[in-house]
Amino acid sequence: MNLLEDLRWRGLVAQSTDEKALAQALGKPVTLYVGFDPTAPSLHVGNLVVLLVLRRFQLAGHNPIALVGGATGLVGDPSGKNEERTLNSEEIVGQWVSRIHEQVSKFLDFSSKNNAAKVVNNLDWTQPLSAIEFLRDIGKHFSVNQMLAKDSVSSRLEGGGISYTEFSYQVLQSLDFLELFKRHACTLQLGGSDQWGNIVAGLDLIRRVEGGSGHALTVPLLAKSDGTKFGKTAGGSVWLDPAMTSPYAFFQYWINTEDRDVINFLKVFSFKTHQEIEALESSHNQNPGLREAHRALARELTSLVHSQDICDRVEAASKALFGQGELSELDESTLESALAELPRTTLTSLTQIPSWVDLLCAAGVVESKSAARRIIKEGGAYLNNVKIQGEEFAPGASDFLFGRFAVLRKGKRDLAAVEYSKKG
RNA sequence: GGCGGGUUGCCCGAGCGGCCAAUGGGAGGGGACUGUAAAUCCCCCGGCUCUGCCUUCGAAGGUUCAAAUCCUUCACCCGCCA
Repeated sequence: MNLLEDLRWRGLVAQSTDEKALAQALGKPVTLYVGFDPTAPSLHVGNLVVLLVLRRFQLAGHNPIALVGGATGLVGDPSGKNEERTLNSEEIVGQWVSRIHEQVSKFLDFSSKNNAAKVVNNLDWTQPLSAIEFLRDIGKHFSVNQMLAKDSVSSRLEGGGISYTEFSYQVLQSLDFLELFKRHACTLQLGGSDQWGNIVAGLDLIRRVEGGSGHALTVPLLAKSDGTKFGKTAGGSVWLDPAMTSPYAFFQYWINTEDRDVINFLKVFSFKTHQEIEALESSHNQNPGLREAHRALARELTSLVHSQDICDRVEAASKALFGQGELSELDESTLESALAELPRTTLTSLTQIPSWVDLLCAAGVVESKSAARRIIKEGGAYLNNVKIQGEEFAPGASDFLFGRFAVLRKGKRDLAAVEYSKKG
C-alpha cells in the first residue's frame, strides 16, 4: 500500500488536484510544505493532524518543509473565520514564531541523509518586499474577480465584512508557495481543507510566473461524532506546550475520547500499522469498557508529543488515581508521584486548614466560592474520593494522607492536589 | 460625507422605564445509570461577608424616586445613498 492509499485509509484525504498526476509524482521523492501561522504561543492538537501527515510524507521518503508564518501571522487568514481578527503586535508574533518553530521541529527528522526536514519563515522573503514591488510583481498576477470568488472571502462579504489586510492573505500564501517552488523545488502543499483556496491560488501563481506546476492536497477538518469541535475542553484548546496543557491533562484528553471516535482517531494520529489498528478495533468492539484502544491512543500521543518518560509517569498517575482501590491503600511514593502530575496547592500549616469551600477554591478545582458551594450542594465535591456534601464540613489534619496529601475532586474526573509542606 | 439599523452574560438571542442578575436555545458543569465512553433523565450555570448585598446589558456623561430600557457625546459593526 502506497502513501496515498494509506492516507486515504486513514481518512486523511479531503481534496487533491489531479489524483493520477499526484500519485505519479509521489513515485519519487517530492518536496512538500505545510504552513503554520503563529496565532497562539503553541500549536494545539488540531494542528497535529496536518503536522503528522507531513511526518508521514517524510517517513515515506519525501522532503518536508514546515513553514512558520512570521509574515502571514501578522496579517491573519480569513479562512474559516466569520469575523475580522484583531492583529497581534509584531513583538508577540515574533515570540510565537520562535516557539512554534521549535515545537514543529520535534516532529520532523533533520538529520536524515536523503530527506532532511527544513523549517522556514515566510517573513524572510516577505519582509524585504516593498509595497510597489509587491503590487507590480505579485499583485499583477491576481484577478480580484477570482479572489472574491474564494469561499473565505465571499462568505465574509455576505457576513461580517473583510478588511483589505485579510483580503490580501491569499496573495501572501501564494507567494510562499512560489518562493518555495523556486528555492526548494517544492511542488506540493498540504493543508487543512479550509486551505484549499489559498493553495490553488499558489498553484496559479506558480503557473503564471514560472510556468511550473504543482499539487495540492488537503486534509479534512477533524470532527467528533457528536458534532462538537475536536481538540477543545472546558478549559479551552488542548495545547502541545506542557506549560499550557499539562502532560497529565493531555493524556486524560485522549483517554476520555468517545468510543465511536477512538478508532478514527487512531487512524488519524497513530503511526501504528493497519493490522495493529484493526486488532485494537476488534478488542475495543469486544470489550469497550477495557479502553484498550483509548489507552493505546493516549500512550502513543503522549509519548510522541512529550516523551516516553513523561508518558509513563502520567499514565501511572492516571492509573493510581482512577484505580478501583482506596487512595489510602496507595503507598506514599506512588501517591506522591501521581499527585505531582496534578494541579496543586501547598499548605504551610495543618492547624489552620481553610474551610471546605476555600480549599476547593484554592486548589483551583472550581473558579469561585459560589461555584464551590454549588458543586458541594450538588454532590459533586470529593475529598480523597469520598463525596462530601454540606459546606460546613471542616477538613482536618487527619484528612491528609500520610499527613501530607489531600486529593480534591470535582465530578468524575477533575482532580487537584493539596500538599502540606512546612517550607511552603 | 449623508441616512437608517445594530452593539445584552461563554456563544446565539429576547427584553424597550420599576415585577431584571435579566425569557429561550446552545455550549459548559454536577448527579443518577455505566466503563474516567455515549445516549437518557433530573438539577445547576455573575460574584460575595448569601433570607441580604455588590458588579454586569459597547464607553462616558445626563434625565428620573427608579434605566439594559429615555437623552447626549464617543467608539466599533452592518446596510443604503454620495
